[in-house]
Amino acid sequence: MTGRTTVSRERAERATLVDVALAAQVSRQTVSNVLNNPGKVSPATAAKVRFEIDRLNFRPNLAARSLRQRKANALGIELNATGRHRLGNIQDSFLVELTVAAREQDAHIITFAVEDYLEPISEYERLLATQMVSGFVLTNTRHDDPRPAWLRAHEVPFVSFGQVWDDPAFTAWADVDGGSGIAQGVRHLVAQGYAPIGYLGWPPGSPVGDDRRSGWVSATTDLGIHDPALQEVPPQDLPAAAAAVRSLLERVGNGGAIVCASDTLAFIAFQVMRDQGQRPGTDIGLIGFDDTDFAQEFGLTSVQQPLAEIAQTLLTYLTGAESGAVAPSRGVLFDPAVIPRRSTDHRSTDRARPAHKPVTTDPAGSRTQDGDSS
Amino acid sequence: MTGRTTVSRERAERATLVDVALAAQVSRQTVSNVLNNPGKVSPATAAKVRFEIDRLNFRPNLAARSLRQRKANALGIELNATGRHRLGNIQDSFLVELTVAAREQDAHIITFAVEDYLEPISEYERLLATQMVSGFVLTNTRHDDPRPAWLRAHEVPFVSFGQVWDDPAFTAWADVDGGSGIAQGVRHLVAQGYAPIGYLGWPPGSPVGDDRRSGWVSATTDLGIHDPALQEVPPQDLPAAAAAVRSLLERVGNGGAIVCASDTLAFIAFQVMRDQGQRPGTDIGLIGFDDTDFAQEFGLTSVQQPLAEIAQTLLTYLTGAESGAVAPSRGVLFDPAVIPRRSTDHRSTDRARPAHKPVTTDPAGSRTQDGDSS
DNA sequence: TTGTAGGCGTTATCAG
DNA sequence: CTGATAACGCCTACAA
Repeated sequence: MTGRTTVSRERAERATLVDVALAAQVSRQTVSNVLNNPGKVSPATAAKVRFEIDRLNFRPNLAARSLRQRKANALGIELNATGRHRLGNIQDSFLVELTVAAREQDAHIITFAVEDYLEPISEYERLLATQMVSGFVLTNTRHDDPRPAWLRAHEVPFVSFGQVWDDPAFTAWADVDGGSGIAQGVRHLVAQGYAPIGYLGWPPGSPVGDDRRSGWVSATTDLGIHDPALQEVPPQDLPAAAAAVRSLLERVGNGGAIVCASDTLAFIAFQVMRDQGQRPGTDIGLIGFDDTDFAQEFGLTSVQQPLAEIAQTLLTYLTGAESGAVAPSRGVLFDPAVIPRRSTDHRSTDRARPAHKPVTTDPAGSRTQDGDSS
Repeated sequence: MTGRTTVSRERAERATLVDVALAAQVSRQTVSNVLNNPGKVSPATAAKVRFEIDRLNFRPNLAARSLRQRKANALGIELNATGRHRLGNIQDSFLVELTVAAREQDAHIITFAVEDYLEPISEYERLLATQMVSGFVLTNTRHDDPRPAWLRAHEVPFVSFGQVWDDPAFTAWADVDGGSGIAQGVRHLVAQGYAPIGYLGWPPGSPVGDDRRSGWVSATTDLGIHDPALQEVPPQDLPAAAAAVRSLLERVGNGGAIVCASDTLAFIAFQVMRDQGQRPGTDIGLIGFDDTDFAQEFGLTSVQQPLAEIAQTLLTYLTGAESGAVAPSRGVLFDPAVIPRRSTDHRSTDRARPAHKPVTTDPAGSRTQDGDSS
């Protein structure tokens, strides 16, 4: 019995490792082994210990474990606080998937924000120094991103959702193959009978945008239907974008379709079409990217990123690093999937009519319940 | 010198309290006091200690502190993993604000998800038992919510974004005054010259929905322009909603306006209007609720919730509870604000035209930077 | 296979 | 106001 006898145990204190050891009539070491080194203890005693663990509802104190092991059991993720959430920003869904994946690896996710977007390191350093986290999950990586270099220099474990551009030697990243997603969209449209297929994207220069556009180029070229004139890459300005869309719609014409680099762009097209009395799907096919809520709500076919898979993969790198498993020899690109909806349904009237069957069917909705559509 | 001499300090270890004490030639206790009990130490030594703290870049190990104090320095927040994010769900923005507010109180936010929506307690219990968190921030409270009662019974600190319905004695919650928000919307529309003012909402029965509808009733009644016939509360079904909207638009007529219980509903109206060749703003005014990205993007006037303020207030309850400050005698309702955009601008053509001046101005955009509009 | 001893870095208690 | 002593609960040697 330790000095605990002096401290009166008031209401509902938690059982500790010692309590379990006492109850199971073994040393506290054995209990620890049952948890961390199963195999180093005989099945008989292990069973006895487990029984007591359950009976006493013992849970290892993670603060103590963290202190002893000199490493936290949590990962940090920087939230983009530099603006309200932007359309199609899948960061939020990713966070959910990351949280779920972390749970499976007995890790936790700690959110944080940096004050100065250009000087994020101090916050990373603080979290590490205080032993709140043992590593990080990066998102929104960019060119001249100071984070990867700093983390590597300090031997901090981290992974990245999004390619780490400046450091080819770093391979623990995963990203979505945007080009493939757009290409799938093109093929889906062609299979649905639309032609020709135009492209609506962003101005050249951004890696993501260029990647997506390349998917349109390659897919249409493969199919022998490439026409360089059928694209628009307007600046970030609604009126200008709307004008570009109007022009593109005209060139594509009824029976044709447009793949867009984002749901936002697709919705601009959506609006413009309705202005002109054209029916998305019926008259002209339309595909967005990111499968946002709005796409689901309004029947826009969209390209969906496999966020759960990505989150799981990334965390495997992070926790597996200890167990010998290391990151792959190069970053991984995940294939997104086209979620078909009314906007690529030729026969759809896209009008108020009861959704008979697959019209509103949504594969992603399988996890949905609850009804507050706020 | 402790037994540390036996352990060779390899690369870049962090300075500990002892290191600082040694350097400042005081006891480690004094260093601890400088941090936690300022005032119990003389200014002279305090300065000396602080100097060494800075010089050695000392940061208290939070795991050790947590262990010693038997309380974590983090709060848990349950993410809704029961479906992809829904339109207008402001949970994500709230999380960002919460993270920022927590930073100011030297706390951290830990996300988690529950496997079974109806049986969430076990996860709350686990987080508490492992001392990962010392309290919780509840969201999406509902009737027959098992969480508040359980947390109270176990004397776990928690606050709630959203009223806790089942327990009038619990007052540490904050919510948005939806009725006031809608009422403000009505007054804004009237001030802009629109009449009459219709309402588009959800079927009766939900507290949030009923609250918002009441704002329309009271505001129009106050202004002497109430007409019970000018409302629609369609079910959650796009075609049905569209039909209802068409009917409502007809009754309201050109020059009138509609306040909506959500941006989603507003967008349905948006679409229907364009189908019929009506211009939002120019012909009929339109206001949404939640100020989502889409509202910002497409010029929809919307009611914005003061999430930052709410997050700060809630965390004050939680951390202030120790310092004597307790929750108020009753929950707090925050007033949202109308963010005017083109959809309530009579003179707007809502057409492709260069955004001369305030057309795209967005108060919320002041914190925006970066340009990936994905 | 099991038990013993010690310390991770911090703060609380109590004596000077 | 300062300094010594004792835990917080766990894990990692090492010895039996």
